[in-house]
Amino acid sequence: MPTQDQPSQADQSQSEQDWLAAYDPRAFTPVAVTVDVVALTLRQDRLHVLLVRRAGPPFQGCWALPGGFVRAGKEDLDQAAARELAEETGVDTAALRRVHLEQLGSYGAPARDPRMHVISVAYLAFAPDLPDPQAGTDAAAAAWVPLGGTAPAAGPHRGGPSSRSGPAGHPLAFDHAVILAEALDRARSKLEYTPLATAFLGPEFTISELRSVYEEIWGEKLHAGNFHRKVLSVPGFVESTGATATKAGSKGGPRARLYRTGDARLLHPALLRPDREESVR
Amino acid sequence: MPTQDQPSQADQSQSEQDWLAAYDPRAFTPVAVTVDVVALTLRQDRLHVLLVRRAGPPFQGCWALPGGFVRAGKEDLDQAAARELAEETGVDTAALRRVHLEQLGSYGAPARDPRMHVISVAYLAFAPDLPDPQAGTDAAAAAWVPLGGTAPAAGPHRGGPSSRSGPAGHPLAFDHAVILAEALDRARSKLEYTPLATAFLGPEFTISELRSVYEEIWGEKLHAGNFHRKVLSVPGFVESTGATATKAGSKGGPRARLYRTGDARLLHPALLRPDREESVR
DNA sequence: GTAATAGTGTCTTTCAGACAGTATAGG
DNA sequence: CCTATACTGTCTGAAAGACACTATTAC
Repeated sequence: MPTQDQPSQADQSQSEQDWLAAYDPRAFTPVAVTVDVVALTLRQDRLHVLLVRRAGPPFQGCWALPGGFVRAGKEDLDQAAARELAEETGVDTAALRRVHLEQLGSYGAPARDPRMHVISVAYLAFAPDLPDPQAGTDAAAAAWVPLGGTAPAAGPHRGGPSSRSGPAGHPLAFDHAVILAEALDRARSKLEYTPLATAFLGPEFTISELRSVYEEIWGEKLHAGNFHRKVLSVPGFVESTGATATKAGSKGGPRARLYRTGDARLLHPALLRPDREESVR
Repeated sequence: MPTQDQPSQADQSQSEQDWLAAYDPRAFTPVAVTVDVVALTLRQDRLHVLLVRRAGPPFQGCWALPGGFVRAGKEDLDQAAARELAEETGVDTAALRRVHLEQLGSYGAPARDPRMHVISVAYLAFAPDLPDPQAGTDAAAAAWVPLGGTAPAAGPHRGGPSSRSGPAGHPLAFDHAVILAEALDRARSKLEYTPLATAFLGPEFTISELRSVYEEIWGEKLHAGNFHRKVLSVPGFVESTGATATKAGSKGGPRARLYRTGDARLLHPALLRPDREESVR
């Protein structure tokens, strides 16, 4: 790999080897690296995020994003994120296959962790409705916690996990509230130009179910008729299975046709959000 | 595992303090964190990237992205990126003010650095035409190296820095070629929905100059008339200075009006790239 | 029956892109 | 003169959003 032409090939290889042999990794002030995962799912048409309750300090007892230290020398960042997601929640690797996982960004303020300088690489996951998680080794509890859409959902004084958590209740550990907020922004944006909304659904779904994904994550009602036509007009977004749902909705209506995810990776043209005025300026 | 989710408030603070006092950061296998900056600029209407030639191993003599280790406990990631950009290139902090800097992503394959597991947080910078850089302490040389737009520019066998470099010549150190490629993708995309193309220009510019930024980074000619109308129609993209360029182009034509950057942070509606077919599927 | 939904047709407005046309500068 | 450019006007087609309408199901 070190193809060189400046010093002679042999010279440079040799000196590089010498240097590597004398290299001491512990000479550097230590920095730790963690991965934290913002895993989103829909349960009963409500957006939920996966949180764990920290078993040990710092922030013991606080709710936090699932995550942990990267195993130095042993894994990629993507692998670490997948491992943490599996470990801390009991989601097995088969179910992980149906989960979309992508890097969100890195957070490295020196004081974000009281122990030492910890740099966290955040990941964003879109999951179909998964079983209730199992708490892993670092967590006293793990649960899908509802996010308030536009309006907070859970009351502030119940015993369950939805109270005292970040989204509807008390703040999250570290800077996880910031990470969660940026994850939600990213998620809302991803729905515009990718078909990832289908990652929240099962292998077969109706256009109405797909629409309710958009409505819950964007936090606004969409026009059913126009949405329907738009989805079918974007090449590769969904493809028909030919089948029809066995039951209609609880309020009646015709049985909807079923679709599965198409082969497009980008929506073209995109499915833009309704105008949020002159939002950011 | 130290369970517990209902110690009293005082208990918890106390045990957390004890734990912190006994905490030994060196217990972890060391991981290093670097920041690497993909700094882009336009010189004579050609896209250039800032590269340094590595003074020491590994990859001694190779061209690489400017960057370096994060100073543990002393700086944020953004600060580290700005510092490295300034240090390794002699760009002073005043000039840095006119540079757009944003996080691109993190790269952490265990073997990407032969020394140890090094996780690199990559940054993307858009700069106006800056003076030739000064090599910093870690670099034997630093230079703005032309990128081939769509077609590579520099011949492979000249003495200057543009040969034997990554973009037009030999591969870059580490996985920097991958980082550079993703940076260019991001840059092309950023021009669509943000006004950051103006970050490549001086405080006052003509619509034609702005168009040439788009053309060089997107690698395709744009329709002058339609581009002109589009830019002026997007609210907050540019605002008129009232002034007119003192000279016309070298090939004649009327003197163009001058504009400065507007106050929009997002272009709405966006300035979409001409159809690249069904690109990614 | 009523009410709510699935899916389609149509109209208006907006916008991108193609093209033409006028005025202004350099050679 | 000729040519290239700055900028504007106009047309066409694509697409979004509003609205209306039919057909089908749960209750």
